[in-house]
Amino acid sequence: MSGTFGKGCHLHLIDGSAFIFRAFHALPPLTRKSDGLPVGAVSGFCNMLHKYVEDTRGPEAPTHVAVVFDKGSHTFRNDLYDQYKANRDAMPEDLRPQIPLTREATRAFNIACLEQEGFEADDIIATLATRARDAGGRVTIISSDKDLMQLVGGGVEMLDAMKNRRIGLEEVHAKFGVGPDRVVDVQALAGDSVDNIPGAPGIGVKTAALLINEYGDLESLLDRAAEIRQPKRRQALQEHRAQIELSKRLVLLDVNMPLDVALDDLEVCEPDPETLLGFLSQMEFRTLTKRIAEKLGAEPPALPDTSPAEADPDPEARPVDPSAYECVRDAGALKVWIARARALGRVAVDTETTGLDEMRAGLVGISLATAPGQACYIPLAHKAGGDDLFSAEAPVEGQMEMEAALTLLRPLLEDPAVMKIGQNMKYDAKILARHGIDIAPIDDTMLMSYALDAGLHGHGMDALSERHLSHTPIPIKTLLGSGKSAITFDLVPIDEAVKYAAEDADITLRLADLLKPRLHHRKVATVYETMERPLVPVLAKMEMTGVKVDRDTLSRMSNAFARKMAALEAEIHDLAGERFNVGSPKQLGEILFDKMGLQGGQRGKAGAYATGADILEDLAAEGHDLPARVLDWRQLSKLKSTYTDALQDHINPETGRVHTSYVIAGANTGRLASTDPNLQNIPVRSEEGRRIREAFVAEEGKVLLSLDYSQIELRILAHVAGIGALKEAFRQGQDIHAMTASEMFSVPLAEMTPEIRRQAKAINFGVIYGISGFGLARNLRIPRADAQGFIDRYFERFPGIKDYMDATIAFAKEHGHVQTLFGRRIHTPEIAAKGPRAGFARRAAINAPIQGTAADIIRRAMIRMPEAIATLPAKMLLQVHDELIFEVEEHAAEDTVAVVRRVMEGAALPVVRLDVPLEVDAGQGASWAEAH
DNA sequence: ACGCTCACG
DNA sequence: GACGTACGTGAGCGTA
Repeated sequence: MSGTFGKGCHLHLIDGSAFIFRAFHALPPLTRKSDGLPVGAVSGFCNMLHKYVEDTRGPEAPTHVAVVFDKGSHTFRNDLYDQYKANRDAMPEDLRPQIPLTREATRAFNIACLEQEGFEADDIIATLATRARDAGGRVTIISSDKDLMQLVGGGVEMLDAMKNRRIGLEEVHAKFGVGPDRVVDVQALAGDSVDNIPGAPGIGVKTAALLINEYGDLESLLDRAAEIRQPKRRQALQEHRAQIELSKRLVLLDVNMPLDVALDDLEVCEPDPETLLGFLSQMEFRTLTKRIAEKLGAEPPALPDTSPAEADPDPEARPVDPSAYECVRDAGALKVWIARARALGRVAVDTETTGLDEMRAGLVGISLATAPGQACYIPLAHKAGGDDLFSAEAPVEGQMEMEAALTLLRPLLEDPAVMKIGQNMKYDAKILARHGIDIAPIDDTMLMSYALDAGLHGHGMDALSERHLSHTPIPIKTLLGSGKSAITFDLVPIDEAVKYAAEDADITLRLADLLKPRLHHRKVATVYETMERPLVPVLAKMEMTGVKVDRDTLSRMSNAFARKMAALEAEIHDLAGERFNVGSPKQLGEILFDKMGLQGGQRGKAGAYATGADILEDLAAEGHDLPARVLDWRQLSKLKSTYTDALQDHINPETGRVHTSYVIAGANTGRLASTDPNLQNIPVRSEEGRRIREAFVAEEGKVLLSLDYSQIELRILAHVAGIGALKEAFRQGQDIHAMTASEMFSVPLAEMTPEIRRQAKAINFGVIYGISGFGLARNLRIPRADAQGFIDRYFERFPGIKDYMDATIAFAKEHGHVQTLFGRRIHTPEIAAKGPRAGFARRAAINAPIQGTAADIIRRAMIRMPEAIATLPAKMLLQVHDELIFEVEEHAAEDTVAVVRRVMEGAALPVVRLDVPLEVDAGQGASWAEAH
């Protein structure tokens, strides 16, 4: 049968995606024993493929066959209509990793596997079926999808493999009331809620077929719509003509798409037993491997031993032994390790440096681990630590030259086929980036732990090692000492460094083996893979870019603050009648409540008076000058010490910029935290403080852009709690706090006062925080009973909010965690506690899904940003929870705003379609003060 | 090392 | 009926 496809040939086209979904939904979840990878759909898919091959033997056997898949989610139909298939659910967590495996399975069966970016499987099927029919051959499409029925006829028929039912002209006519050539016309009119095809309102398949049969085809029908007697139908066709025509273009399959394969490439071939059985045994499908081996008359390969001891490595079985690690001192030894890593396809990596500031620390050595207990350390810049004048600071013998070692390591660390595993990889990625190495791809045990166990415990290596391996790593303090006498890692003797550093890589590898399979088991693999891991290179880049801070501006402000503080201090001492440390809450409390005898002194746990801003404000409001002056002094003191002074120390002398570091796995909710320095709490609320932002500037010829989500948490609340009134207000672009006030206090919007609006705003925020009468009362400074009255009225007016809160707490109690719309889990171990702790836990549980969903959304935007702005002269610099800061050449500012806004506003899609729009406000200027 | 205070979203 | 609370962070300072 070899040669050209033509008469006598019979092509089978299998709708692979339908196979997968059917297999997935029909079968109980099944995971690969050795590592927990979900493989249920792959198993079902292989079984179906095997059954298909067996069933189609004989005289009716196909001569040519292909399995056709969808690829990606964006096709030309999305360009025609952005709502196309928009109400589809996201792919289930368990199914996602199985998709590439089904392609592999198809190839293992030696069946052609077709997919093409930008087109649906249906288009590929349509194009091939048309070509085969035109060549005089027969075609069977193995699918029951009604969208393919337009292809039936002229030697093309369909086969519903499940029901073993043939679908020919008659069956199509029974379903659509017209022949295959008019199916698209009927579909265009009737629409389709599954694919979100609009169609004509009020017209279903029955009516559509009636109309098409009467007028011949869709175009004639639309042209002559005025003749239709029924007013409703006439109106529907006339008013929605464009929508109907669009629908037709959406359902019409492309029979002429460009394809890399020819029909002759699809000829049926016998599978290669070794390849097929190899794949099946790799998947650990025992029964199927055996069955197919028998059929092929081959020996079934040995399956890996998946006895519990192997599958769940016992940490005691192979104890961590620091004396067993190797010190790599020359190229020959290093090459052995590199080859080992290459062969295994993965390696744990850890860098040792002279400090914790990745922008300044020097690289001292690198450790690698390729298997539990199999690890090495490559010393590169160790120096003699003795106080002998001649030997101190001299390089130690027996180390590879840094550049030579990095030249050997670079291809491995950048090899796309070798997974590099680390603990807090952002750190190592930045160190290596400064040596020209772009480490990828990466896995990060800290982020695995965060995706799995946020809210349960910390994610540092020592904590993870204790918890999962019952092993205490060598504390770094034993090498470096602490306090003033601490040394840097380059001064640590090499044999000690080997034990410590190689142990870190060893532990990291063991942790990865333990944690990675759990990501699938616990359904957070997508969280890890889409919102944790890809953030690492994005943040590394932002941190290395840094933001320009003008030292002179800060210095001038510092001096001004110092002068004002000195004046205030003198005044305060005067009022007190004695000199004391204004910065000491203890001394201040004694002055206020003991010496001056003011009322309202509350002693805290430690016995000291509380002197927080709220207390001082109350006293000031009673007319006392001293607390009022102290408040002023404190504000200036804060601005000076934390900002104008400390920030100057953070300006990197080489770059002239400030390089913060973001903690990815710090905040339980998924938020980032910024440290060294914290650039997420630069003042903005007070006029005086806001001026500090004048020191954050753009380079010459550039501007800073600030884009922030407007009310993102309230919008998420409206969505998750399903509050119709709130959703509607956001859709209409109304003032949300005024709307709330109007609803609650029955005041028309036109008569709204700032005071009523302010109270409603406090309630709106209170809801996000897990409102309590006490908290609201304190915030609004009103009697507790009044606050409780507000809350009661709020719940009465928006009953969905109360339902949401109750449902969230019930969920937390049942599962021990809450989750965001994107599947991030935040554990709530204290939710069952008694006493005041229960209150904290409940409020945290209510807040976490909202704050966490907002955090997920901006993470998604950030991850997409580098590609989106790649062609623009723009750099992403900072993130402040709901705000992103960019630096861009002035001429491209407008374009950048448009691109960034589009990415931010669409960041939830396509996984989550919020019921409210996300809106982004933008500003620009020479400084952050102007841009915000 | 820890608690207080205060800066941000 | 009392408990004692708004959610999430980090930094600097004083006090132990």
